[in-house]
Amino acid sequence: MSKSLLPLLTPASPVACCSPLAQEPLSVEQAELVAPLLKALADPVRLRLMSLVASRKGGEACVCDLTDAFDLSQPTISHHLKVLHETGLLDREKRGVWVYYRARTDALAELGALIGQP
Amino acid sequence: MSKSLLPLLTPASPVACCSPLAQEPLSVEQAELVAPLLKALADPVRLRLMSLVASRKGGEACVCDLTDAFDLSQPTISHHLKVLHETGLLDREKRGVWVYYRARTDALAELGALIGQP
DNA sequence: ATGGAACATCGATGGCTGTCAATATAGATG
DNA sequence: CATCTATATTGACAGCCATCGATGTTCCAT
Repeated sequence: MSKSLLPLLTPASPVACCSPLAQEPLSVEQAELVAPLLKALADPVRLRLMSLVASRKGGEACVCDLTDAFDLSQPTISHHLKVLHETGLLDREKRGVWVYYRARTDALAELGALIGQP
Repeated sequence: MSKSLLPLLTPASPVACCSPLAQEPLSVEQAELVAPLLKALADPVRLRLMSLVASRKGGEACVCDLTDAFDLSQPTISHHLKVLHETGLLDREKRGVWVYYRARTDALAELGALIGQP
């Protein structure tokens, strides 16, 4: 399996060719490292938030762009964004009054590759 | 995005070439369909269970093979296997006294592709 | 400075979930 | 039938989590 695991991608990681999940049993440490990332994504609102940010032209979106897409309070959206940010799936940058979030596509790619690739 | 989504894979689905997550915003329905699958995987024990089964030679394992790998009670392992089975990530087959679980690699592949592919 | 706008934090609450011990079921074996 | 073995189900409990309203913080404009 790739040694890096999302938080710190190695520049040229010796990526395995097939789903690491099926290649060899995941170690306890690996499982406890990956599970929180999946848990962060395992919510319909956060999934849509990630997708909204990632699919945005320019790859980033401010909170005001996101809040309108949901029938939820602003604190709730802020909470979900915090979860995604703290797990390393979203980058955050403050510009003036606005806060812009950017998807960590590298992290998503690594996660996706770990789950399964064709 | 692929129209099928795990439960019923279309034989020749017109798979999108790049991470659907970043391609266009996930719909509410899609998000609510995918999130439970991620939630099922978003637990260290279940992640290891999936990996143990998937990496097994022959692609299947009986419960007795799995229980030993954890410091958990048999009902707890049984519970986790049930969760994975009910979400469609594990197939189940009873043979005599033993129950064999088999990983749905097609489902894993679709999930992985949706999260992100290189 | 004063006010307002964008976003975050706090505290509370109802619901979900991982775990266990106890018990049930079902198949094999004597 | 009686018993043992493999697995599932049940009921209970503690801890986590999504959500909200209220409030705080930071920055811009007037």
